[in-house]
Amino acid sequence: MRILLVEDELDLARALISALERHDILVDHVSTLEMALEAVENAVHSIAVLDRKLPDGDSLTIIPQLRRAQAGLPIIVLSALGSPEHRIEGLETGADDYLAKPFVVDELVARIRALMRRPAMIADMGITVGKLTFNLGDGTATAAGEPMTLTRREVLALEVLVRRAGRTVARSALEEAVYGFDDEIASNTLDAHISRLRRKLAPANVEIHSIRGIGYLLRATS
Amino acid sequence: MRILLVEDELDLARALISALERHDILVDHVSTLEMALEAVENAVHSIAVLDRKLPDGDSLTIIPQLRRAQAGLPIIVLSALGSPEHRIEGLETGADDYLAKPFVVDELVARIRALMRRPAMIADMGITVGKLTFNLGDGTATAAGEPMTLTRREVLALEVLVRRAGRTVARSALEEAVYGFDDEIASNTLDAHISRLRRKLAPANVEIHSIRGIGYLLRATS
DNA sequence: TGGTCCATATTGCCGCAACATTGCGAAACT
DNA sequence: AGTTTCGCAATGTTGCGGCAATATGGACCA
Repeated sequence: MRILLVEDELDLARALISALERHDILVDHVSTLEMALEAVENAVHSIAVLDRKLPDGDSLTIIPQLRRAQAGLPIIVLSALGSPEHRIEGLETGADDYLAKPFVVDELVARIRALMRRPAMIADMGITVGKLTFNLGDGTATAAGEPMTLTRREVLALEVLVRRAGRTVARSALEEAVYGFDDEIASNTLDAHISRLRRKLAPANVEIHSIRGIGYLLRATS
Repeated sequence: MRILLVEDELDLARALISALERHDILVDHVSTLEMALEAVENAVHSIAVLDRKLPDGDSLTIIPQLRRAQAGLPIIVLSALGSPEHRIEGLETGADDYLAKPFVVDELVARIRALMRRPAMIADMGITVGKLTFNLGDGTATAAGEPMTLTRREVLALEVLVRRAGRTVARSALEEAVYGFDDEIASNTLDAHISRLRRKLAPANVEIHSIRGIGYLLRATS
């Protein structure tokens, strides 16, 4: 097993590396967000362990990018910010686990083991469904080669649907994606967006099924 | 999603239940280890949340039994014993997460979500009977490779039947699974659902026997 | 063996809640 | 000011799921 450790305090990093290697866990160590993103490009790591506070920013901000680079990558965040609010923030952002400093090294090992107890990730579905291509980088899309104009809300919704193409997306997940965690929605506005997306997606041979009581599912027209 | 909460402090239990249900998580609540083991027999729950200290013992001791009854059941342990040693002990025993009291309810919700998000868990949890494969992660099923459309009630019933394939499932267990512990049913509606399931399952070489006076049993057609 | 009882099977009906669609007006951007 | 976006609600549509009427079949007893 090879993990990516992103930690800027060198003493702590060294301690962690030697402890982890004593448990037969290989460690690649970098110390900035930028280097972390670069390292993940090769997708060779089974887990990423991020210190939250790094020289070039809060590591929570790059979790989406890490996930985009390697779908399903398990992520553990280490932080001195251990209040429940901080922990929730970390988990909601997509971390699989959040460990407050100070911690005992063996606990980190145990949590890595807990995350690894499951088999590896699912291959990335890609960004093409039917005649639709969706660019995760800038949120643009083309239908059969023709660029399509999408509003902001539509982009947000479509991104989630495309990422999970062929699998159902819970209505609540869509709401979270389109609005914030905070913002609430008090009508069927989401349905309206879906409706308009459907019309725009029709030329791309892509349809959005509704799963009654659950949410929606995007797939190529059969 | 339906979870099993094992907690003997009634005030805390009530608070958790109302918070979880506000997040659309169904909760079945029991207060002893014995009742927990009994509840898991029916294999109805997606996650078990255990208070560590219970009237009839330390809940860590029954984790292996829970796992035996339902392979892959994710388990979260709540405990006032929050030292690193205790946490490690919990994780090593097989808990997927260990949350120290006192905690903010939203953190528990976030951790439940994090556990359910695990893609690997979904891959882990496919069950095959005859030509039927049932995906415990998202409640979808395929018959001989063809995806089948199931209604919500059908999914709930089929999940239990598949989990206990080859063993009889008490009628009462099915009612619990499809409706709540509380909700009652005043007609033969369950039978109707079974009937419709049978028709859908026929192409998958799977049949549902009725065990007169007891319940049902699902198995591959011989 | 034949009859009766009762649990289960099957099917259609239909209310109601979830979802779809569209127009309108307010707000936000240019 | 003009344009676009978006939230909202009114209205239309769909289909789940509860119920009950009727059918089937096994169990038990005489």
